[in-house]
Amino acid sequence: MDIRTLCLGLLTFGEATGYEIKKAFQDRMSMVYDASFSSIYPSLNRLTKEGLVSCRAESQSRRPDRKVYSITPAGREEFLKEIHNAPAADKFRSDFLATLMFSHLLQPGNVSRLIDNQIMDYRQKKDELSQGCGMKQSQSEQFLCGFGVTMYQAAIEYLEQNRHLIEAPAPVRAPAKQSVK
Amino acid sequence: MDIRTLCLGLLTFGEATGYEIKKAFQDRMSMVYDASFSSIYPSLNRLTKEGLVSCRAESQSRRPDRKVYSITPAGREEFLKEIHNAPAADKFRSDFLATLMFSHLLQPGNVSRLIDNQIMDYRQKKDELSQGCGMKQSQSEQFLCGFGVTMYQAAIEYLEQNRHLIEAPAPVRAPAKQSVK
DNA sequence: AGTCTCATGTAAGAAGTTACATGATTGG
DNA sequence: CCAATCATGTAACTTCTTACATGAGACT
Repeated sequence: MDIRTLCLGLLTFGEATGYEIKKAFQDRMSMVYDASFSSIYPSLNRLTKEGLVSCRAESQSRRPDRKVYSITPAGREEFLKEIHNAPAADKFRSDFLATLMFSHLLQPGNVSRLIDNQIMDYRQKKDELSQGCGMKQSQSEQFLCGFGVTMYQAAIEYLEQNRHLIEAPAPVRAPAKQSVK
Repeated sequence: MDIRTLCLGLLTFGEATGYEIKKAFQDRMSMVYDASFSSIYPSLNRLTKEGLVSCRAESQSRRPDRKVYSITPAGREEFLKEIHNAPAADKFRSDFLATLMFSHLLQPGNVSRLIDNQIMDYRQKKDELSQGCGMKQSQSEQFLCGFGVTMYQAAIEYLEQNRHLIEAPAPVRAPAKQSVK
């Protein structure tokens, strides 16, 4: 799902400006998606051209016009079609885990520090999410929030319980020579 | 970490062709990263130009030259520098969860089907990973593999235990009007 | 007879990012 | 007085993907 579609989706909750949509991305979608102004504003312009949203400009003194976007019936239909498609597979990218793949090139102390930091990061993100969770209005948002908290918790526990596997490499009598294959 | 850097990293395990690197991505990195030939081949060419890898071409009859790449001392140094940087934050993208954010636009049956499918997907990926886990040679790989299995398991359990929250919306006396904010 | 593995690459395009451009108002 | 919030946008660039181009040998 691209940002254009997600903007359209956010507008099903009510009209909003680009600025507000950016906030919505941060407040309610940050767990699964994020977007910068530079993708949001062009998306909204394109959606307007396509007739999927309409735009009402409120002129303000000494500030750019406040452009309030609303979804049109055509937009609603388009978005409904979109969410009835089978969702694309989840994508997970982790530089942390990628780095650990090469822990044979790091000194034990560095591996430990890396893991410590990652656990702290996960903990912090989990806490932020937990806090936000309570304030969420809709069930879906609480559900998503809970999902995130659960995943962070699982990651933290796994790291804590298994870090010894890569921190103190078990002495091996006949060390297997590694190759790319 | 971009694909170019990851190619460099994979070459620390030993020399390899572009084709073999692609397989290495699939076999050992698929959980955290993936790459197509169209990013691997240009990356290797660029690394060669930069002097970070060297290339030995073996001509074969009726087949493109087999180009075997090895990391150079300069390449090793560059990669070491890279993995000593603090890793970028994990990125998680989920069309599934994004779709659930809009479950108010779906019929209950569709929500259920969506979740059923996602659980099946997660289960399958978890099983594939588990199977591969045993055959992994290095500790780091087993560690990564275990991480993946743990995360899939946590996701499955969360979905099973909390799906009712969005499948059967609790009847609300005064339904809160939603907005983007 | 058909599919999988081996083997390398280019071209075109999608999708997003960072940096740049501008500037008032509000709260600490 | 400094930072955050409000408010919109463009230009250049990065990075990766899909589709195209080519084709033999091995296995089922």
